Amino acid sequence: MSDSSESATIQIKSDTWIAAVCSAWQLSGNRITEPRMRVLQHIVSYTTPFSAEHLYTVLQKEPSPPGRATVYRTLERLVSAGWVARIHTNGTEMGYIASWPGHLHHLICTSCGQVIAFEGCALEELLTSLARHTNFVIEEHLLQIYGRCPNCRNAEH
Amino acid sequence: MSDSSESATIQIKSDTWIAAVCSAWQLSGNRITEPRMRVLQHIVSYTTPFSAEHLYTVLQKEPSPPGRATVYRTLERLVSAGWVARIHTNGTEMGYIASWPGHLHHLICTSCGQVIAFEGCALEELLTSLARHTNFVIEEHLLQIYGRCPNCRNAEH
DNA sequence: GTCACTGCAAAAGGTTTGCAACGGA
DNA sequence: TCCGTTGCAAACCTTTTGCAGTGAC
Repeated sequence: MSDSSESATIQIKSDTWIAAVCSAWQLSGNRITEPRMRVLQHIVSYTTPFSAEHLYTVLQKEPSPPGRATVYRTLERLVSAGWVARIHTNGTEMGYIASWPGHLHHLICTSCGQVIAFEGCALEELLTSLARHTNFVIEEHLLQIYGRCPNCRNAEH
Repeated sequence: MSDSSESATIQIKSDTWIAAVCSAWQLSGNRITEPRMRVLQHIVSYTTPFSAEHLYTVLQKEPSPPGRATVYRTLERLVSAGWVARIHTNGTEMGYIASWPGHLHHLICTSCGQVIAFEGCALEELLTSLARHTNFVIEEHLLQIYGRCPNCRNAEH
């Protein structure tokens, strides 16, 4: 098997992720506030994609919860910088999951929702071929893979 | 270059597409109705992704237009059977474009929205590698490629 | 004649926005 | 102090739903 098709999975460690986000925020002039920290802490606690509205609802159960606008605006900011990835599902609602900036893709369990991030998508030849045939200049791509994780398959039997 | 990375682009011919959809509908027991035909005719007229609401709005400008529910339900039916593809954008709204049933992907111009469908995504090795590393059983994948078409690049200069 | 389909209108959901008050740096 | 951020509430937008009437086969 060629190196280009190897996949390296990426783990998200809660403390490291929060520290990295805060560090990046400070560098870019964003302020670290109480409401934002609450949002960050909840985002890393999810192991499966969550909706913005669900995140908001869960946060309301705690004392002095952030408002809806803050939750949405913070999420938007994180997505833009790559700290949170959007997961596209069949339904209307958009899914979110903690991630790292850079070129990552996601493998999603269609049963339990577990998400595994990986880098390396081996699309170079396809992109080259497409560019040649269509005369497009390729800028980026969206790749999400769906399957069933070991736990869910075992649970079936 | 290996065969697996070659890409074959797919064209949608209006008459052929409408005839094919009607034929498939009749085979599966769906009725061919006036409102549905209006929707089909408008769908093939789009060369770039359209939203459900936009399609509905445009249809309202004609005599005896179909209702909103009919537009949404017809679109849903077409997506399920693969005659229309969903295009995921950064925004909230979902994009739709005429397609063919089967394993197709789309190359989208980020400037004008032009969509080129192609088959063959050369992901076999990646999927095999991922399956081995994660123990997932891969079921399907979402791949959309974004770039700039020749026309838009020429227009820049 | 039957039953899938349609249109209407309302409801449901999710997301965005305006603005005055607040509070990190 | 300054200006980015917050919370509230309403607006906005897209999609779904219930139901009585319609029409394709």
